[in-house]
This record gives sequence, structure tokens and C-alpha cells, in this order.
Amino acid sequence: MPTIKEVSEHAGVSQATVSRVMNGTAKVVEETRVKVLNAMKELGYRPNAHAQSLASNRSNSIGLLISEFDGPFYGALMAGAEEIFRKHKKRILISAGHGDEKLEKEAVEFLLGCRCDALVLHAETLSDEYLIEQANQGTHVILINRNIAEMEGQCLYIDNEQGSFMATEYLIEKGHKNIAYIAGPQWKHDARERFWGYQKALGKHNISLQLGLVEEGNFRESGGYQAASKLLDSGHKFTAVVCGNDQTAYGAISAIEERGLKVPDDISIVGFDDLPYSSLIKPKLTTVHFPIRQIAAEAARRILQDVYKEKNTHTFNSCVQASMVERNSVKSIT
Amino acid sequence: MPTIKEVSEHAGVSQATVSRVMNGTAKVVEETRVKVLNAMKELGYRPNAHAQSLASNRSNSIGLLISEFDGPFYGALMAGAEEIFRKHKKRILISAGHGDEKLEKEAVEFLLGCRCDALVLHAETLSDEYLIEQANQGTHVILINRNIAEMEGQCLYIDNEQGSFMATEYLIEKGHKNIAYIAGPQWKHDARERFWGYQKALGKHNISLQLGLVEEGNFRESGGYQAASKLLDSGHKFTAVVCGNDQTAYGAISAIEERGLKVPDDISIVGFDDLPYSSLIKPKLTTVHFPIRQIAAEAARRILQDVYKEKNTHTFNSCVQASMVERNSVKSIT
DNA sequence: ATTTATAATGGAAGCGATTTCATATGGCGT
DNA sequence: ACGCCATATGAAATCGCTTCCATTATAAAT
Repeated sequence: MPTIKEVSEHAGVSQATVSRVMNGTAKVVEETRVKVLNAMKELGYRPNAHAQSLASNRSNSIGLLISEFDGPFYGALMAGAEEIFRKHKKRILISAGHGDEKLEKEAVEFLLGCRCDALVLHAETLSDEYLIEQANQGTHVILINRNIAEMEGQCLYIDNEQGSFMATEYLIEKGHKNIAYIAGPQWKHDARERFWGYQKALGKHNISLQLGLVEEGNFRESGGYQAASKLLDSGHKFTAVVCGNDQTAYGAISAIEERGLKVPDDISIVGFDDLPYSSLIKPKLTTVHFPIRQIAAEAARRILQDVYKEKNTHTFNSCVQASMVERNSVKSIT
Repeated sequence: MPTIKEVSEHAGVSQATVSRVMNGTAKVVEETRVKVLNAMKELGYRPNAHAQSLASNRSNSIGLLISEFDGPFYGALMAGAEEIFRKHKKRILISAGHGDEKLEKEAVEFLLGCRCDALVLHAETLSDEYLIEQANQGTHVILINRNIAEMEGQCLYIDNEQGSFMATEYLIEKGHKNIAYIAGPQWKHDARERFWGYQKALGKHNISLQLGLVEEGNFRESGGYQAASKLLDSGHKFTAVVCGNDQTAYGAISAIEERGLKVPDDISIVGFDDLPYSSLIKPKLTTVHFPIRQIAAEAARRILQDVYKEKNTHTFNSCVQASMVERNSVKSIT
């Protein structure tokens, strides 16, 4: 693979000049510019990104930490960020932590090793301390779905509590009184926040929480299925269930229908996240919309402004509100 | 951020020694090794990946070209490759082409600029010539879902014909005789291959193809819906339909149910791809599983063997077989 | 005509690692 | 006690760029 040296020789100019026409960092007479361009084309020259980053101390790439490469949530996260960055000729480096502390740390170390100009982290297991330390290390960091006081202004999260509160209240307003809850894993802060929103909504309407109506799932279908099965088989009566997320809801619906019951006629369901599938399944799922794509895009815009100094009159706020999406999985009762 | 020089000074050794303990490329006396390790820890040293790649001419990263960051297909592709590479301490660089020739080319150029040790390309719009050229340029390339004669041994694709054949034969064995087909756009090679598999299955069982039972869709729901509507309204009788892909099947099911008919009681349906959603819809779709995750993993293993010379007794074949997933959209008839 | 400012280009020093080659050290056999 | 070899370490070149500074050519000003 040809180097800048070969190009410069081929064009009969210095390396500096080649660099200049590549980057447009200084004026080059049209004639020499053309010579260089031709030389580059003839040799099939492709600048070595590593050498560039090393020399310029800029990688023009942004590191993205996610948990998994598949799944609609992370898909939207990646797509949202990439769309914005692509338009500004920035590249993203994606690394997955798989919800494992060690891997997540390795992933961040990798991104730092690549000297990313900024990081967008959806960190599940990393401690606040670790994150704060990285942020103070010099690299610009944005945290998705997390709110650490010491990092105010670098966090971008959804109001989980409010979303869950809204979902629960929605059911209450539809006349439901016995409302079950299938939580996400409680070591996850968002799972806790959502659970708390449910509790607050009950509280506000003077409904006391029944422990028999709460189960912990795993944020996946399997957990929703098992939790709902337990709930149904326990004999406790309830007319609705709030799910920690949509996937949990899918599992719950399966369990319910397997027992010959109907959603929403016998039991109403609301989810959280508004995954793409949720509008396709039957019944279409009533859920809380989680605008992750927009959040990711917002993170990207912020970085463009703060790190790359692109002019931008946009103002940002850290906490984005969730919204209800009414579909067909909830029935009013009287 | 500290450099290897600072580490070496802090530890009172040479840079070479630091490099050696980092990479384990040569024996270092335990005592000095510890000194270096401590220095690294104390300074919070993180090797600069760009400098490493530049100096060693190895990036330990593999470029991945996909069309989109979201969507179950590409999610599985990324995840499958990453899982394997991660276990071997290799990193992936993902770039999306968005089904656009210019962007796709840019994406590849980017990956080449990053001096990836190998490329895994799911190229939709790039020409055979371009791909062949890149492959001859020195970088190891693997093509997913594509079969170019000149690049034999570097292609990894599914046996569309066999998959479709299997699906059709499955219906025949369930007693169906009048089997319709909703094809994908025939300019796509995979759509043609799938259609051919259908024809071969009919042929094998001495069923002649009825032109009135074949429609061309667009591989999306809308096309499936329209094609099925035409079929149903045409008056030709059939008891089952083979769809070019799952999305087509979704559309077809809608059209069928809209006419008050039931799947599978009145009409059986089989799809192709086995999207995650297919196990969630009702009825759960019987379909042909497209093992994209495994294909991606296979590509990764191949690269580990060919590029990184990891010992591997695995033998590879280019064409992977599809398999039937029996669910609830097909009924036996007598 | 001479000076001065300006624009275009080149030379060479980094950037932070790896790697080759040379050197110092110590143990061993004789 | 001598030389020899193996082993651990260091010095310095190198990878392919960017960028600062110097240099030359050109135009404008006096």
C-alpha cells in the first residue's frame, strides 16, 4: 500500500504539500494540487488513519459503548448516533460490554486506547467512580441513561420514573385497581427507577403495593413469561400488569394467552420502551415510548458542538421525558 | 495521557523493555517486569493503539461492512462476528453503507484506511469488479451472502435454493398440492435462487408450476400483502403459499385474514429468514431459518485461521444449509 | 532599483509505539 | 583464570503521517 512519501515523489513535490492538498490545511497552487491528486489516484493512495491520528492527535472518531450488538434498543442507539456523525465526517467505534463489568471495562479501555475524541457510554455495570475518573482524565464523555451528579451536563437520560409512573397511572385512570408489576433486574438502576415510578403512582392513588403482585424478571421475554406464569398461578387477582420493558410484556402476553386468557379483555398490559415490534404484535402493545434514537442523536450533536466546535445554536437538556403510546393492549374496566 | 517513554523513565528501564513486558515478546526478569507493571499502573498508562498499529503493521482489528446498524439481520451479523473475535482479543470496526453505492464505497475506504487486518463485507451495491480489486489489493476479504466465481473461497452464503426447496417440499409432504409462491424482486440473485428452489421441489414431486399461482412482491410486507390479495382474488385455488421472505409472509397473512380466512386452517404459509419477530406473531410463522449469526461466526473463524494463523482444525465450506423451523402457520391436509 | 510583504513550498522534527542489533552481565566448562 | 555462550537490557531506526519553521519566488510599495 503506497505511502505519502511515494505519492510526493510521484508528483514531484514534498510530503508536506501532499498533506496540504489532502487536508486542505493551506493553499496550494491549482497546478500542483492537480499533480498531487493525480499521483494519489494513480497509485491508489489511501492515507493511513493510524499515522494521521498519531501525528495530529485527532482520531476523528467517537467511541460508543453498548451492551449488545443486536436488539432493537442498541440498534437504534447506534443508528441514531451514526446518522449524525456521518454527516459530519466523523466515525464511530463501537464496543460491546455484554452487561459484564470486566468486559465493559475492557471495552472502554479499548476505546480510550484508540484515542477517541469523545466517548458515548451506555454503561450498565461500571461504577460511578470509574466513570467519573475517566471523565476527569481528559476525554470528553457522555453518559446515556445514567445520571451522576458529579457529571452533570455529561449525562443524557430518560425519566424512567416518570415513564413508569405515567404507565401505571394510565391503567389506574382506566379503572384498574389490582395492578401487577414485572420488574427488571433490580441491580440495574433503570429497573429500580421504573419500579419506583410504579410504586409512586400507586401511592398517589392510595393503592397499597401488594407484594404478591410483584415479580422480578430479566428484562427479556423469558423472564416476562416466567414472572407472568408465577403471577397467574399464584391465585392473586389482578386485571392489569405493568411491565419493566416491552420484551417482558411479550413474554407476559404469551403466558397469559397460554392459559386461555385474552389481552386486553381479561388482563391489560403496558410495556416500556416502545420497541419496533410492539406495534406489530397482536394486540398492539400500549407502552411508554423511549426515544433512544433521538437521545443518541442528541449526544452526537453535543459532541460535535463541544469537541469539534461545530457551531450549533441548539440547547440541550439532560433529562428527556417519556410519552405514552396508546395502542390495543389496555382495556378500560368499570 | 502518559506514553511509553514516561513509563520507561518512571520504571528506570528502556522503552524496549516496557514494550516487551506489555506484549510478552521476550523474556524479562521478574524483578524488572514488576517494576514496569507498577509504573504502568501508577501512571495509568494505556498504550496508544495507533502508534502500535503503525509500528507493528498490525491493527488487530477486522472491518465489518453492513447496510444498517439497526434491524435484526445486521444485529445478528455483528453479534456473531464479534463474539468470536472477542474471544481472540480481536476488535471489529463497523461501518454502514446504507444500501447506497457511494456510502458503501466510502465505508470500505474507511476500513481500508484503518488498515484492518481483514474485511468482512455484506456488500449490497458494490460491483463484483470493485470487490475483486480490493481482494487482490492485499487485504484479506470475506464476502457475506454473495458468490463471485473469481473469489471462490472468500465467499460465504446460504443455499437459498435448498432452503426454498425444503420449504416447498415440507408443504407437499403435509399434503398440499396447490402451492402458490410470492417471489422477491427477481433482479436480486437470492430472490431468483429461492424461486428456483420452489420450482425444483414442485418438479421433483411431479407438480407442474401454475403461472397463476406465482406473484412477484418486493420482499416487504406491502408486496406480500398485494401479491396475496391478487392471488386470492384471482379465483385460482391453492391451500398454501411459500413466501420469498418472512416480511412477505407477514403481508400475506394480513391479506388472508382480511378476507375472513384463517392461517393455517384455510391457507398455510411458510416464510424464509426466520426473523425474531416471526416467533412472536400469530400464528407463529413456520419458516426457513437463515443462520446469519453462524455465517458471521464462520467468517470470523476463517479469518482467525487464515490471517491470524490460529490453529483450527475446523474445515469450512462456502455454502451453508438452511433449516426448517416448524411453527404454527402450516396445517396438514388430507 | 531596491526593499518589503506575501504566498507557496520544502525540510525536518515529532507523534508513540515496535523491533533489530549491539552490549553488558553472568555462568559454565576446561 | 580464561574464553565462550546464553540471557537480559538498551540504543536507535522505523512506521506514515502532520506541522512548525525556514526558504524561495512573486508581487507590491517606495
